[in-house]
Amino acid sequence: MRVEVTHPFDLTPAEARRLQGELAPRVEKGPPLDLSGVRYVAGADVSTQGDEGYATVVVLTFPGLEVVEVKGYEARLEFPYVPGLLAFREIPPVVGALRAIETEVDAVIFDAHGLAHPRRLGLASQLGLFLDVPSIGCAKSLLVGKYEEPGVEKGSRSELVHRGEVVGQVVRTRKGVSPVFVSVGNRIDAQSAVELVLACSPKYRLPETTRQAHNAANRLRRGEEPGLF
DNA sequence: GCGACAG
DNA sequence: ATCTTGTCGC
Repeated sequence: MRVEVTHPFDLTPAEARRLQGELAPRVEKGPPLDLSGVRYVAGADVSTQGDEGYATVVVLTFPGLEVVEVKGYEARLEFPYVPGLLAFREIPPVVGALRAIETEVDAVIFDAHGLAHPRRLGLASQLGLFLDVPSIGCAKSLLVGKYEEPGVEKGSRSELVHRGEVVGQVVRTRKGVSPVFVSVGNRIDAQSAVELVLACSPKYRLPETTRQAHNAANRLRRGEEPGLF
């Protein structure tokens, strides 16, 4: 898949934050995505051990959610983990795996936040700027913002608000489980983002894309076969 | 100054 | 994220 990296990553934390502020205005909060036209959805994840990163991207059919392609990419992590700057640590290896994908995907779901970020540019948005397809952020925990606990039923959701702005949706993908935080990455609207995440989570709390990418990344880290190359 | 803080 | 066994709960 095409990935056009448009800026350097060897920056200091201060420079990185300033760059995010300059890039944030470029994020596109639309248009809506017609799910009936979605054929393939991709998921990405990074497993780490020390300063070694093992990135994996998986492609699933939609709405069947069957794995049809898996690609991995290993690289040394040059940036430390700093809340709000995760993109500078994980984007490099993920780009390697994305570029190896041959399937023409219709959307990508990242295991991170998108607009629900202190400067409105979480990993899903920053990397989304390099892509020509819609990107979505689906995180397991909160980074910024406040919200009311969603109803206990599957599909219940509530707004995630940060500094007076709705930056995402807190979604209950399964009855009784802790909710996930869905936000626009780039080139898609909030409503479609939530619908796609729910459609990809028919059986577990996390989307199948995220689960499959996570499992493949762990296999890669342990030297096993990531599978389906 | 204090607390919060994706993966 | 990763380090780790058994264990509480539906």
